[in-house]
This record gives sequence, C-alpha cells and structure tokens, in this order.
Amino acid sequence: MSTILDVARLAQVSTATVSRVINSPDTVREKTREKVLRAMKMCNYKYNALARGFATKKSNTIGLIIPSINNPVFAESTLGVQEYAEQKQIKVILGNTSYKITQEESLINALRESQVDGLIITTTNPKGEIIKSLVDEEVPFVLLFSTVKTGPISAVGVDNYRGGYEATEHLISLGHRQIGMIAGSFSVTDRSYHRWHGYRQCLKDNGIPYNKNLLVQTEYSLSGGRNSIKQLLKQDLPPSAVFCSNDYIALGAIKGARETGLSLPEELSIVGFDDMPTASYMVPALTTIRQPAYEMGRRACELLLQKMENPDKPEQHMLETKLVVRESTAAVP
Amino acid sequence: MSTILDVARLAQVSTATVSRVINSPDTVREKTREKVLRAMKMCNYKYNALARGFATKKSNTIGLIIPSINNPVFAESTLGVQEYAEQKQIKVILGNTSYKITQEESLINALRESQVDGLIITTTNPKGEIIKSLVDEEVPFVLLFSTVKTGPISAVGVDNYRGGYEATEHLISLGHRQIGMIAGSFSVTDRSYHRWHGYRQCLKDNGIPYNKNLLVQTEYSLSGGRNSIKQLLKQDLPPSAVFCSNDYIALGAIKGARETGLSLPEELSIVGFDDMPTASYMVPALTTIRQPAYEMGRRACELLLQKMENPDKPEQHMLETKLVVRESTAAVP
DNA sequence: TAACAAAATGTAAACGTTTACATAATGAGG
DNA sequence: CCTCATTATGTAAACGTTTACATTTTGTTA
Repeated sequence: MSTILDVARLAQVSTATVSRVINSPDTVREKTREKVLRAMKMCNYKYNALARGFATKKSNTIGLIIPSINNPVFAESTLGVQEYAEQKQIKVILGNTSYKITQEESLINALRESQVDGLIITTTNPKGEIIKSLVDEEVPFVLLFSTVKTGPISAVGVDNYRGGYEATEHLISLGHRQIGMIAGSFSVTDRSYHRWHGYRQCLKDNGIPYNKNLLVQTEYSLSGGRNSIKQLLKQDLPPSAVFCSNDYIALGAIKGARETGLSLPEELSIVGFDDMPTASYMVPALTTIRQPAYEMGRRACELLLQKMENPDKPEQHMLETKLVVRESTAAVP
Repeated sequence: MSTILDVARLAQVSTATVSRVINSPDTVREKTREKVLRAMKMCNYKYNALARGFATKKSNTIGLIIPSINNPVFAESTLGVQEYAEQKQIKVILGNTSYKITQEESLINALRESQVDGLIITTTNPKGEIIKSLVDEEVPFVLLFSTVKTGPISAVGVDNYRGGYEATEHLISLGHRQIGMIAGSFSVTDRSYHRWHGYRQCLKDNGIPYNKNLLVQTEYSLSGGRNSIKQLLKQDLPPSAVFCSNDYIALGAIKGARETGLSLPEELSIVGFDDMPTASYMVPALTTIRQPAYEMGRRACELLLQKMENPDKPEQHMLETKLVVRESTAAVP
C-alpha cells in the first residue's frame, strides 16, 4: 500500500504538501495540487485514517452503547446517531450491554482504549461509579434515554415520569380504577422506575389508592410481558387496564391476555411505551406513549460533538413524550 | 495521559519490557512484571489501542454494513456478529445503507480508510463493481444474507429460492391456487428475486400458471406491504393467499387487508419471510419462513476472522430456512 | 527592476506502540 | 567458580501522518 511519502516522491513535492492537498486543498497552488492528485491516482493511494488518528490524537470515532439493539426503539435511536455522525464524517462503534452493568463497564473501557473521541451511553445506572469516573477523567460523553434533568452531565431523554403519568391519566379518563403496571425491573434501569412514579402519582392525584399487588416487575421482553400479565390476571381483583413499561412488554401482555380468554380492548386495556414502528400495525393497534427515538439519537450525537468542542457547558435535552391513542384501550366495561 | 514511556521510567525498565508485560506477560520475570504493573497503576496508565493499531497495522476493528438497522432481522444478525466479535476483542463499526448502493460504496470506502481489518457486508448487489474491487484488492470480507453459493468469495446466507418455494408449497397444500406475491423491489436486492423464483417454480411444479398481475414489487416496509396488498386485492381475480418477501411487508399486508374488510386468515392467507421476534405475537400470529439471523451474523463474523488469518479458502455457508406455520394461513374457503 | 509582503512549499520532529536484534543476567552442570 | 545455554531485558528503528517553523517562490508596487 502506498503512503503519503510515495505520493510526495512521485509528485516531487514534500509530504507536507501532500498532506495539505488532503486536508486543506485551498492552501496549495492549483498546479501543484493537480500534480499531487495525479500522483495519488497513479500509485493508487489510500488514505490511512488510523495514522492520522495517531498523529492528531483524534480518531473521528465515537462509541455508542445501548442495552439491546433488538429493541426497535434503540435501533431507531441508533440510526439517529449514525446518520448524524456520518454527516460529520464520524464513525460509530456499537456496543450492546444486554442490560448488564458489567458489560457496560467493560465496553466503556474497551472503547476508551480504542481512543474514541466520545461516548453516547444509554446507561442502566446514571448514578453509578462508571459514569462518575467518566466525568472525573473528562471523557466527553452524553447519556441517551437518560433520566437526568440537571447537573454537570450532558443528556438527552424524555420525561419518563410525565410519560407514566399521561398513560395512567388516559386510562383513568376511560373510567378505569383497577390499573396495573408491568414495569421493567427497577434494579435494571431507572427509566422504568420513573414511569412507575408517574403512574403512582397520577393514581394518587385521582384519589385511587395504590395497590402494590398490581405492580409486577419483569424483563424488557415479549415473554416478560406475557408471563406478567397472567400473573396479574389471576388475582382476585384483576386490573381492567395495565400500563406497560415498553411496547414489547405490551405486545407480550396482549398475547398473554388473549391466551387467558380475554378480548381486547373490551375486557382489558393496555397502554405501552415507546411507539415502535409496528405499534400501529398490531391488533389491536397499540395505544402508547411515543418517544422520538430517532430524534433523540440525533440530538445525542449533536450534543456530543458540541461537548467535544467545548467540554464545559453540559446540556440536558428533554424531548416531548406524546400519548398516541389507538385501539388497545377502551372505556371500562 | 501517561504513555508506556512514563511507565517504563517509573518502573526503571525499557519500553519494550512494558510492552511485553502487556502483550506477553509470561515472557517477563515475575518480579519485573509486578514492578511494571505497579507503575502502571501509579501513573494511571491507559493503553492506547490506536497507537498499537498504527504500529502493528491491525486495528482490531471490523466494519458491518447493513441495509437497515430498523429491520429486526438485521438487528438480530448485528447482535450475532457483535457478540462473536466482542468475544475476540474486536470492535465493530456499524454502517447503514438504507438500501442505497451509493451509500454502500461510500461506507465501504470510509471503513477502509479507517483501516478496518475486515468487512461484513449485506450487500444490495453481490455482482457489483464494489464487491469486485474488494476481491481485487484483497480486502478480507464476507457477504451476509448473501445469495452467492459458490465461487471465490466467502458468504453466509440462506437459500432464498428454497424459502420462496417452501412458502408457496405450504399455500398450495392448503388448496390455494390464486397466490400472489409482494416482493421487495428486484432492482434493490436480489434476495427478493430469488424468493420470487422459488415461488414461481413451485407454481409451475404444481401446474399453476404464473400470472404476472399477482406480483407486486415494493419497498421493504410496513407501508409498502399495506399499499401493495390493496393494489393486489382490487383486481378482478384477487389472490386468496399472498407470500410476502419479509415480515414487515407481511405485517403491512395484514393491516391493509383488514382495512379493506377481509378477515384473516379465513378470507386471505399471508406468509412472511424472516420470522422476526414479534412474529408469533402478532394477530394472527404470522406464518413465515424463518432465517436464523443471529446465527448468520455469528457465522459471518467467524468466517471473516478465519478469512483474515487465511485469505484463501473462501467458504459459503448456506443455513437452513424453515417454514413455521402459525395462524396467518388457512385452507382456501 | 528592486524591494517587500504574501503565499506556497519544505524540513523535521512528534505522536505511542511494537519488534528484530543485541546485550545482559541467570542458573545449571561440571 | 567457570562455562555455556537459556532466559530476560534493552536499544533503536519503524509505522504514516500532521504541523510548527523555516525557507523559497510569487506577484505587486514603486
């Protein structure tokens, strides 16, 4: 493979000049520039970004850490960061934690060794040691799907409390009083916890006593939802509506409920969270709380680049959540 | 940030020794090793993988190019390559083409500049110039979701022809004779084309004349399926069953059919392709042709590493496709 | 055409590792 | 305790760029 030096020799200029035609073409005279360009063609020169990264101490690469690429909402946000990054000529290395904190840590370390210029993390624990050490060591990073609304770290997210509140409010407005919730495990991520808080507060604000038997924590998966709804439904006083922490859980719950013989939404209302692409194609079409995942990814990337330029000035962007009412919720029978 | 040199000075050894304790600890005496390790701790040494990559001409990074991270089947395969790569301490840079060939090309170039050690590409056109140039220039790569079954390039895929055949056969066995197909545009990817071939051959083998009005090409999306089914259904002799090129299209088709008043599967049978995670949770649960996406990703990565070691010996792995019958297909009325 | 400012180009060091080769230390056998 | 094979360590060049600074070239003005 030929190097800048080969090109330089061929064009009879210095390596500096070649470097210049690559990086700031307008600082070199047209005639020489063309000569160099021709030489590059001639020896089939291929730029070595690794060497550049080494010389400049910038890899033009960022790391993106998500819990599960299989979840459509994370996939969507991944696309958002990707497309923004690409437009800025930045590569993104993807890491999948499977909701495991140890995995998150080792990914972060590996990415830092790789000299990524920054990190976008949808963390499982924003208050953990790992995040703390990142701020201590001044690694540029931004939290995605974050729950932090203030403080020294950059973040983009959505008001999960508010989302939980809206979902519950919708159910209450339909006349429901026995309202259950299937949440992602609180020990795994605090997003679910905040949604639950909103749910609980809304109940309270509407004079409905909180019943802890109507909450079940599970994993963020189809089968998690399916199993949990069954658990909920076999109680003496089963819920007439349930708010699910994400759409996968909701989809599982719908399946599970149907399997126990219920017809939806007449006998049971379900509301999800996320608004994944297929939500409106399901049967019944899913009522859910929309998160602008693509936009969030995009913003996170934007914020990160900004932060890389200017390490101070942390910003939190809290995007709007939106209740989208479809067919999986109905008035209480 | 401290370097190997700092560590070396602190430990009073040479940089070579420090490098050795990092890369082949068993070649350095226990006593010195400990001394070096201590020094590393002391100055909070962080390994610079970029510099290593530069020195060794290996970045320990591979590129993964897919059409759409939003498609669950590609997400699943992405996880497969990721998890395998991680286990081998290899980072993966993700690129999304949105089914655009120009995008594919520019991603490949960008990744090569970044000195990735290899490429996994789920290409839109395996016979194109881009792929050819990769073999000419001896870039290690493997095609994923590939249709090539033989020749000098490594690939992992599934027999799309066979899949199409199986899907159609299933429909025929249920008594259907008016069988339509909603395919991804043939000009966009040849996978769809092969599936169509299987469909067509199966028709022929069963003495059913091919009717080109029953084929519609569309994009690989929910709305593509939804629009296409309507087009198909408004014909004089509408199909009683349709085979869809992927599950998203199938899901869209189901929605579209329902909107025109049909009840499924009684009045219309649908079979998809992929078996995405939610397929069994849909209503009706989707009959589809399963592709082992995770396994395919894993294999592709395995093959790539193998190819990086030993550039000759291309291999094609064609995994088994499997018809999974659920509720979206039924006997013809 | 001389003088000079501005623009273009060149020189060489630096970035943090690895590694072939040279040298030094160790320890076993006599 | 000497020799020698073995093992451990050190030396220094190399990897392909970028960039501060020095030098040369160009073009303008008087």
